[in-house]
Amino acid sequence: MVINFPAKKSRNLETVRVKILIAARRLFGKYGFHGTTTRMIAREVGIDVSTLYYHWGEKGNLYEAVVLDINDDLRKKLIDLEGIIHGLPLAQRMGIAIEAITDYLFEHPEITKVILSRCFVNIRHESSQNIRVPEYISNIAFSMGLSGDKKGVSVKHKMQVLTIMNSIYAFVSGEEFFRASLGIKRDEYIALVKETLNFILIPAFANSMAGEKANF
Amino acid sequence: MVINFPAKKSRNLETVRVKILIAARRLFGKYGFHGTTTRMIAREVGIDVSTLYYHWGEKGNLYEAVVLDINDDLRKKLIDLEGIIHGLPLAQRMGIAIEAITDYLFEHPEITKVILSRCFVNIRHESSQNIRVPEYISNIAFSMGLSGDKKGVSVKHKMQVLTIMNSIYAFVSGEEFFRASLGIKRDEYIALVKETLNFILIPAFANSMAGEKANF
DNA sequence: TCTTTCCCCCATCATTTGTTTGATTTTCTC
DNA sequence: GAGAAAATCAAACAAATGATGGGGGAAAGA
Repeated sequence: MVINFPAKKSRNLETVRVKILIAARRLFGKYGFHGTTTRMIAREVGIDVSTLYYHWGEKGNLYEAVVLDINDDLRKKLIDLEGIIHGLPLAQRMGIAIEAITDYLFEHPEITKVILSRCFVNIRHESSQNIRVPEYISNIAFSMGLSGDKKGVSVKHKMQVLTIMNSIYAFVSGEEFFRASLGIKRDEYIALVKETLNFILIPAFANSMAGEKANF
Repeated sequence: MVINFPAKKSRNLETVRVKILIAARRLFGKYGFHGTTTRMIAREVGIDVSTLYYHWGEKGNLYEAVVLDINDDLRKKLIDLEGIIHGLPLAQRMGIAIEAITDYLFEHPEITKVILSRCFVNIRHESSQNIRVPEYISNIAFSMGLSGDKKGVSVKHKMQVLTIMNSIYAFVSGEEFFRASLGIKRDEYIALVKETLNFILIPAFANSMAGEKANF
């Protein structure tokens, strides 16, 4: 729980620190927190393990940094997306959003892997797990038009967004596993994921305006 | 990779061996493979760690046993379920199945946790990961009436079943995380999960017979 | 140029972790 | 109850792992 990392240099000489962060993201995503050793990360970057500690301190520190970094990336991506789908009808908005988010996450599968392993797998010596669904869940609900109020998104709508996001996360994180099982190639798989998500997720919201209250 | 475990005693004196399996299931589910140590498991059972090795050999062996055991439980449960929903119309079948599976898994969250952590998180020294989606995915597709043929279930339908199962798994495995974020109690959460799953999953299949071909 | 700061590595340490060995106790069989 | 078999534990080991301290070199500031 030490909090002493060197000040940013603001040059591109920051590279080592960032390289560590990137390698850590990939490895924590692939093997989980306990499955990743500081030496593995250091080896991937090509530095000594003590250099890693110099830059980031405790392993848990680095892990937290990875999580924050990922949430940040995702938040930015979603803001971009919001600009694109703004104003479109709900079903169309959903379709575009699913397509865009899916593409993005398939390009950066470490993101979903870290998120899921953080949500589902506990860490020993349970630290101050700042457990919380990132605020962007509410933002998504708002962007999608499920909720008219950005702050006061109802639990019900948050759950709906979670369902959508979880479905995408699962297919991205489980790509290796599912593809090996189904025996298909990457692009086939990605196309199939989109197709399936559209088939399953869209209809529920398609007639949302009319059916919302009737459905519950 | 040693394969010498003692023969079954067929008495209820098998308890220690089984106790280990149960504790291992819980802990592997909670902390993942690398996050769980053999000593943690032994301590939970109240035995020495060497006794654990006497009964199960390598840690990876025990883990594989847990996975097999879980798949077996799930398979049995799904066979039960099939008897109940057989012959009902599709949407109704889906509704009952979701309700039943959700209830069952919320009672045994270690099941989903182990499955997800196995699908999504790699293990170092990647052993002979007999990667495969268990055959029950096809069985579910058949029971649901998505496919008329138990053996030759299409990839598309398998994907649909995976979507459903993944959604349930995610909400069960992520209960602690999501509930803490949403600030609701367990029974509220479970009810909300069912409600949301029904809202999102059912409509896609509701008019499936008519819309199947038109949708793609 | 001299000094200070920053960055990095070598060597090392204390624990933890997977696993085994050998002795001891418990249970079963006759 | 004697002897065989099975189950358990205490102790130990090697390797892996999280973490640190000191030294050396490059760069920056004086």
